[in-house]
Amino acid sequence: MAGIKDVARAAGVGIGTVSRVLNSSGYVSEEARHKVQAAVQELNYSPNFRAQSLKRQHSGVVGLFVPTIHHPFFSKVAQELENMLDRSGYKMMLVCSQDSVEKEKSVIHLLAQNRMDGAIFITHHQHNDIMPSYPIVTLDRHLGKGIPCITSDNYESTYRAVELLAERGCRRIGYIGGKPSVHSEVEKRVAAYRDAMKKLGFAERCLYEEIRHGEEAVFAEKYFARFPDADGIFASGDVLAHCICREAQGRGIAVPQQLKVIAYDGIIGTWIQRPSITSIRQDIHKLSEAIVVELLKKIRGEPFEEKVVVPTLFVEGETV
Amino acid sequence: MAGIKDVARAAGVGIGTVSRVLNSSGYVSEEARHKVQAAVQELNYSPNFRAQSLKRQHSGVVGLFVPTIHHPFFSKVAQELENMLDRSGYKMMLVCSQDSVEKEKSVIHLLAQNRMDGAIFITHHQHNDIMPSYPIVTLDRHLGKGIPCITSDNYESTYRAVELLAERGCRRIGYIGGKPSVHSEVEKRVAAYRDAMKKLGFAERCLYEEIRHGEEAVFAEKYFARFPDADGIFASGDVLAHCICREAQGRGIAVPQQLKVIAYDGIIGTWIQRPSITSIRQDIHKLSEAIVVELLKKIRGEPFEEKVVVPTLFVEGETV
DNA sequence: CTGTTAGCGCCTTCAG
DNA sequence: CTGAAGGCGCTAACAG
Repeated sequence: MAGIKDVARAAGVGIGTVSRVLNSSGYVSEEARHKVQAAVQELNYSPNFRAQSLKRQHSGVVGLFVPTIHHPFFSKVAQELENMLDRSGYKMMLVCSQDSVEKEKSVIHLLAQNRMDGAIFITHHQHNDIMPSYPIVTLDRHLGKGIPCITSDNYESTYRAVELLAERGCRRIGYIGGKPSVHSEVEKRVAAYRDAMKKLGFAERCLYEEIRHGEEAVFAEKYFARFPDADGIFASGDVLAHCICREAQGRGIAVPQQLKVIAYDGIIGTWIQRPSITSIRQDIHKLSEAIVVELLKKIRGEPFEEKVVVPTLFVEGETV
Repeated sequence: MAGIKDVARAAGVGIGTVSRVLNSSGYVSEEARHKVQAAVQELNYSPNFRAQSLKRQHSGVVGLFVPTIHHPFFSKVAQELENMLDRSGYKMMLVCSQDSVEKEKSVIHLLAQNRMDGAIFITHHQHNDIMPSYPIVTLDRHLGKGIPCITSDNYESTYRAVELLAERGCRRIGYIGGKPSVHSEVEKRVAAYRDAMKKLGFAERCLYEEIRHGEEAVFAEKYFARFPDADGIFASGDVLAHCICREAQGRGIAVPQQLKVIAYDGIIGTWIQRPSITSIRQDIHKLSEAIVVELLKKIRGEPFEEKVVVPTLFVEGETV
């Protein structure tokens, strides 16, 4: 494995010159430049990243912390983020915290050890030991003052979705969603539902409890057991909406004739292309863009936004 | 940010002793050990990973290269791999090559630059510049001699699936699947289909062309346009199977009465928990385990298996 | 058992 | 414009 010294020797110059050519910094004569480039080719040399990062004090790596990557929403976000980061010259380290608090907490060690230059947080737990100075940005979660939070306009979108269900004739409108165990923008969905129901003068049919990824089907069953007469449901997520539709089908409830469903997220539709579940689609492209923009500002020590709200898009499907 | 020197000074010992305590290597007196531990606590010190990895010549990072992470199969694989790697003390760098050959090729640079200790390859393109000595392992893809390939028993499973469709009364059995642009174990699925059809004496109804992720729905439409009379379909992947079912529904074809469907992969079922599509489930846990085991052997320079075949599991659903 | 020393491979002043 | 030298923070070998 060739090092910079080998290149210098082969080119008949000093290592300083080689470094200058490689980083196009400082003054180098045309002749020296060519000799160096030839030697680099010759030896098939590429600079050792470990040494570079020790010297430069940054590694060009950003950590992404998600509860699980095997999920339509998180995997879509990861996909977008990886692309954006790549374009900004960063690599992405993926950590699936799998609801393990310990693994989530490792973000602090990883940052302290300089294994990453910054981190993006999409998690479920509370963290009180995150200092505002850490280069961290979150999606939906409030980790504290000084930690930027990027989110969709949860409240407005949900409010309008509930109104829409009412306009389409629903009177027994329900809400199903997981309750975050940490202060999160997602709470605004249930708040909007409740406000809208109050405004409409309807009785709530709300199932809002902590659940784990993978338990959506059971949760949907539970919903029908508790509120068998719902004629419209707002589901806080694609998977839940999917399970609700399946469960309805199993119970012989026709969608959308007897039961209308609107989902938040609207991501699964991007696989099967013909979106079937009417949904409020989060603009994951814009969300990811904002996340990366604010994170890079934070890493560079520039002023940043504490909160960015991205509009959603209403996608007409076949369940309303 | 405290360094090892600060700790040494605070503990009143030399940096060598600190290093020995931290790495529990060599002999250290109890007294010195305690003093160092106290100083570490005091200064909230953690060793700089960049310096460690320069010195140790490895970074504890493994790259995972997938076409896209927003996909039920790949995201499930990534999930399992991240867990296994974590348990082995490795972090996972995710690269979504998005069908971009350039991004896939970057594996070689990243390896040469020592940004990763090894790589896992799940990709679509041909690569002739991969040396057998590179610490790379693939899922399904043959990259050449010396590069371990982990895969399911594609041939056997597919053969049995086609036989099953025949047993259940299908006579016009079809195959739909993307054609890999690189020599891959996935080719054995279509080979098994063809052999089984020959054995059964049935005419083929096979759509086997290169497709990109995201185009599955269009591909399914194309299938029905070409073979509208199929009464049994083997789909090489969950998303395709899903699209086939939707398309059938749109055309008023009853599943499973008029059309039976079996999918390879069987991963989507793990979200909605009640698996609805009958499928040949790949044992992603075992696949991932084998991948990590062989990769670590390769990284450590130990002897390894060139090929590992993992059995699949038949999952009875509602489409047969 | 312990402190000191010599690099790991590179970047960056600093004289020349 | 260029080469030599110092140091990023840590580990491992060495002499005590």
